[in-house]
Amino acid sequence: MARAGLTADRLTQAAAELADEVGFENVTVSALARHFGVKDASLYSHIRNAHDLRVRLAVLALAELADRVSDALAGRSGKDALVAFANAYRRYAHEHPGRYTATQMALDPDTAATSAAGKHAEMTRAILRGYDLWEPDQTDAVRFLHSTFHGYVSLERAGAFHSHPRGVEASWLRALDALDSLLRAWPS
Amino acid sequence: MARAGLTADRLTQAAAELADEVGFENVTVSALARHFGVKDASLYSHIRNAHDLRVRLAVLALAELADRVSDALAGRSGKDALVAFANAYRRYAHEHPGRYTATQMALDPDTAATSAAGKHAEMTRAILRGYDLWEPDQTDAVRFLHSTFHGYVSLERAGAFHSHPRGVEASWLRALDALDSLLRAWPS
DNA sequence: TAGGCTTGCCTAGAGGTCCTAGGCAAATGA
DNA sequence: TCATTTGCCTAGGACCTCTAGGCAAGCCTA
Repeated sequence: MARAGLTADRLTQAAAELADEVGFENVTVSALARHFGVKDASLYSHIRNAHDLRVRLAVLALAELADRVSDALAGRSGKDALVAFANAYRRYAHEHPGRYTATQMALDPDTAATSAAGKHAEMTRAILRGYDLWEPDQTDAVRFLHSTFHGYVSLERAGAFHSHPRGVEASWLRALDALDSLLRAWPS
Repeated sequence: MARAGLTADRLTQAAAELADEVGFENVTVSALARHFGVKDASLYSHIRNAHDLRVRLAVLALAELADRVSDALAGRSGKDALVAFANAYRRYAHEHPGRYTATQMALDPDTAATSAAGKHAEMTRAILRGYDLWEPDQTDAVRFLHSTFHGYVSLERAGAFHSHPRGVEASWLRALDALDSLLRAWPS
């Protein structure tokens, strides 16, 4: 029998695709094994357990998201940067729902430090260079921005905005306007 | 043998307590059956399946949260109302993490309409009475508020704010100030 | 190129969760 | 009191997780 050539990285990559297809919570060791035409026991020499697999997936997604956002941010500042960041963030969540869900996993502090999780805050901070904000307002604003982006995207995906006819797109644009004017006049 | 006296409501209530103890994702039919000293098959005459159980839990949590928030809102307006709403929302999430997670479940439109999910938007709208906002700005603002509250609370719980020493409490208060001033001068 | 070593995927199997079908006994009420 | 309903049971299948141990493919070294 030819070997399937599994590695932790290939498994993680396949898990990411699987997540987007069937949802993060359905990313299972057996499903992944089926995908490679392999017995599920075979995966346990590459990943420790199902949780480990999901953590790897989360780390992958965080890195991808950070890349996207970082690209979007390049060469922009002020409201331009804010809008580019926000749209890149939201687009990633829509294009890769399973991966995006993965980014919300609670990682242990060690993994979080190693992963791109910290890069997010750093990049959000980069947006603020176009505004006149200094510590500790900067941290407060970073948390505010992150909260609003994540909150909007996750409520949108959960269908929380379907009850009202007002377009989700229009509200999003207004939210970005609101954030911009808020950052311009951050209450101190 | 004496009967355990199970009903869908008792199961849902117990599931809610279980969720807060062990996390929403660990609310399982078998765990619930163990809690009542009963075989898991016995629960299936009261609930359709595991998903049905979680939906009932979500509906319960949505109703509880709506009650809390509604109480907090009583007799207040303007920033007072905003702060009371936000704090009640956040407190519920902290006191009942499992239930709060349940409120984020994607409910089918039918269930969502019947449940208290719609009541949230309505109550958030009540906050805005103290501010000078009319449609469609009102809907945009409701979505914005909801996003920020949910985003903040869920990132906080996921540990996303631990990387920085700045107090989570302080940032929260500043976020409320920011929302207040944003609503006062909602960009149109 | 023959031997040994490492490593990848295997089989076997235990334990957990979800759920259905069908049975018996407790509660209800005529 | 006896029939009906209702509640919890046993049995069992399907799927997921994970461990232990085995065999053979591919890699080294001589």
